[in-house]
Amino acid sequence: MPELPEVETVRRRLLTCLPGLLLRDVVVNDPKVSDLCEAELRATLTGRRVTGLRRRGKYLLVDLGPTEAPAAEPTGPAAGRYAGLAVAVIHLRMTGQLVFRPEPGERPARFVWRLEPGTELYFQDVRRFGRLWAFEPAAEDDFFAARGMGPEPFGPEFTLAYLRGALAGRRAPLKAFLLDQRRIAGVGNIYADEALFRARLHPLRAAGSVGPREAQRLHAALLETLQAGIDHEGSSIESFIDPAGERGSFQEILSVYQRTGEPCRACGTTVERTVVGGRGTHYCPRCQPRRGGMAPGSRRRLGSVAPPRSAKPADWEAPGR
DNA sequence: AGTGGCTCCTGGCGGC
DNA sequence: TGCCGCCAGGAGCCAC
Repeated sequence: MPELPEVETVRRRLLTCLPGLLLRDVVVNDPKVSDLCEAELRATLTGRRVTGLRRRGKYLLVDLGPTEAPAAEPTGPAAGRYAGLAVAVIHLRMTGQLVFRPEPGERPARFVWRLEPGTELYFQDVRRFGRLWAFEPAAEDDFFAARGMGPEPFGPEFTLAYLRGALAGRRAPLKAFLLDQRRIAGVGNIYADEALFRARLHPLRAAGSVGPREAQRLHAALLETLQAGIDHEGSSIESFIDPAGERGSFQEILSVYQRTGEPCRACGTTVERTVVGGRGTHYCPRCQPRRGGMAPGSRRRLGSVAPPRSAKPADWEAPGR
């Protein structure tokens, strides 16, 4: 399922071929993909050239230049065209894929972008959770503000001090905290589980019980785990493929996610599964002990539970020391 | 305000 | 073999 590393992988791949192309037409096969109807999307987006690709959390943003060609269907009441620039925002949600060539036999794309010269970008999305928005650049801040988007993990705002402040006083489990896009943008189920493993923190620990050194481990683990995901071009679990149809490889080095019943790669203990906030949650009960955190009398030296060294994959490390 | 639960949606899977 | 019911999960929405 596309999280920050998967969306970043899509962005980077599209960056090699989309900018400069003219968006000639938008075809909507599934009206539920957008609050805007096909005519509105055409009026807003077509006749413009792709000028850039950005990412905000798990959202992919396609920047479009000023109109320079007639819209595909410039009639009707919906044809109020912006004079200036436009932004298309895409969220892949669970199964969304942007591909240049649909697989033979695949159901019709939820929407298609016809580009010049001679390219078509298909939005395939089996579970139909993905969404498309379109607006003027001036509306972008409101769009994300309305969603209360938290800081980008790789941005300047996501400091250790920020994380400690965000954790403070929260009774919610760490896992739920990490999935909350208002706290940190872009972390989903896979990378939350993997980051908690790397930080040696139990997913059910109350966020507010995390101590300073633990917060430091979590901060580092989040950045390292997300970066590893980007370096491996995402996790191809379920259905993630990039626009060229390539699969990522991060799933091959997962430590705990969907490894229930298998031995922990660090200590050999059986990986367990529980449900937190309605989400399947995977962890190693030995590497991620459920300690009392700040509770009186429960203070132990952090690091006293360092997992024994054992065989581990070449390009992945045991949870941070 | 913060938190938990429900909803959307479909392919895949287990059980009978 | 075939059918039914359940599950996964991101994020918006609602209730407490």
